[in-house]
Amino acid sequence: MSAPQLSESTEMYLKVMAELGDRDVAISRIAERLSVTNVSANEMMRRLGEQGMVTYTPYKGVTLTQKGRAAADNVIRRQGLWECFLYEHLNIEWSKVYELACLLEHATAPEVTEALAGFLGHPKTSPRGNPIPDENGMFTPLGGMPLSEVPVGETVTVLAVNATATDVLQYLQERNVLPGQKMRVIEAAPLQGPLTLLVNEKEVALGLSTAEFVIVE
Amino acid sequence: MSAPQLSESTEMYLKVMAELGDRDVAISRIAERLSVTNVSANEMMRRLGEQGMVTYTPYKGVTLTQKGRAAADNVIRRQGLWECFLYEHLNIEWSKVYELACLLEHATAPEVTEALAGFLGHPKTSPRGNPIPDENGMFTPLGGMPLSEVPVGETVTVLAVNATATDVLQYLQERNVLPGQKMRVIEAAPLQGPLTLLVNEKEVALGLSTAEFVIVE
DNA sequence: TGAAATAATAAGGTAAGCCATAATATTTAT
DNA sequence: ATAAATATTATGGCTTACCTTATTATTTCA
Repeated sequence: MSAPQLSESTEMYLKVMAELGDRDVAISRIAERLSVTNVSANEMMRRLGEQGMVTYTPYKGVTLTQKGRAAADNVIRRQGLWECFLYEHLNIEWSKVYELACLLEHATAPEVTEALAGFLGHPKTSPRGNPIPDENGMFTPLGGMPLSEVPVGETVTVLAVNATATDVLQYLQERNVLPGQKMRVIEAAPLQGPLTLLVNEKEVALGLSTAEFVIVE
Repeated sequence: MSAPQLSESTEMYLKVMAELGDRDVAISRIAERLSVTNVSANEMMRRLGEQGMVTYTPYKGVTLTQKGRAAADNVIRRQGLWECFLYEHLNIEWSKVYELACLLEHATAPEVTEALAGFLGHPKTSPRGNPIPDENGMFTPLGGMPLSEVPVGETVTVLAVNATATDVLQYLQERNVLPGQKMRVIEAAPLQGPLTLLVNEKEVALGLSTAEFVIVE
């Protein structure tokens, strides 16, 4: 039942896979999100395959096994709890919370995780709107859809922000693209171009790859 | 002014040196406390010497430079703050707090350190009774003396416990050898043998090497 | 003053996680 | 169907922080 102590690196790979959706994730996307080369990510996937954390079909992508999923959820739980603590109790800026929580999550013993959950009142979502798995790995899936798939003209409400890069989060924060915020898609530039949104009566431009990580409605 | 990001390993070496007293610390004691071989500790000391963190005189021991002292104080600050948080807010057992805080300290960004200090009300001492340096590295030195140097018959009060091994801390906790506790040294066995204490009317045996890390009066 | 104990150094090795470059395989899209 | 784009694998290398097993210095103490 307990975690056999995974390395920080392993935990990051697992978490990123879960964040990118758990089936057939392209290794190149993982590599990109972790800022490592494809070769390094490939190598790690092979190793995670050997450890039974993922199933890996060359050219198809990589999928978390049950074991891998459980490990990832555990990391995501620690991440979410620290995000809550940093945001609500230490008053750290929304855009910085992800990165700072990420540092802490790998250094958090099970005992601390559970005590922290109790201290926080067992929160169900992080400040970014993402569900926090409970101690058994259970959580209510988010639903909704990526903002990138919303047709022009629709008005939607942000459910969660799945972006992780601090500069992207800062961009979103400054423009009020935050959980709970209503907005309308007023234009989608051709050829995978950026979206234009109306947020609080202000226009906001958002690249498609960023909009993919804004979950709405 | 900011920390050039030291490795976890480097931080541990610096912290241990500060804990063992900051002049002419024998490398073998450092190695022992970190559970590494003398050869490894030696190698690391050479590297820390090159980085200007310590001055190292072969056969004499190792001494923190100003730079090294500042870095060590910074680590000790993070350590102490997390100890307070875990003990006072998460209600984690006294004997486990050191080890768990130690994990977190290396993953704590300056911004988090300062916000945590504010949240805790800028505590001056850790649950183990040790001073917590402020953001400028200032703190009131502890004073007192090791219990190992107290003459038989004296009654003293525990100021701080400098031990770090969880099993040792648990032994002390179970026998009430805790900051604030009064006790009398009723016997000192010959040949560097153990002390016998009277704590709350109960007899407690304590090895000399443990008593060295109990600071009293 | 030696011998014993302790400390330091030299040499060679391991493991994890990265990197780059080059070769090969598979998809995809024209 | 084939070229271009994308993925994968093979090599060889790097760094940090450990390890073990000698060998050599230095202290300390009888």
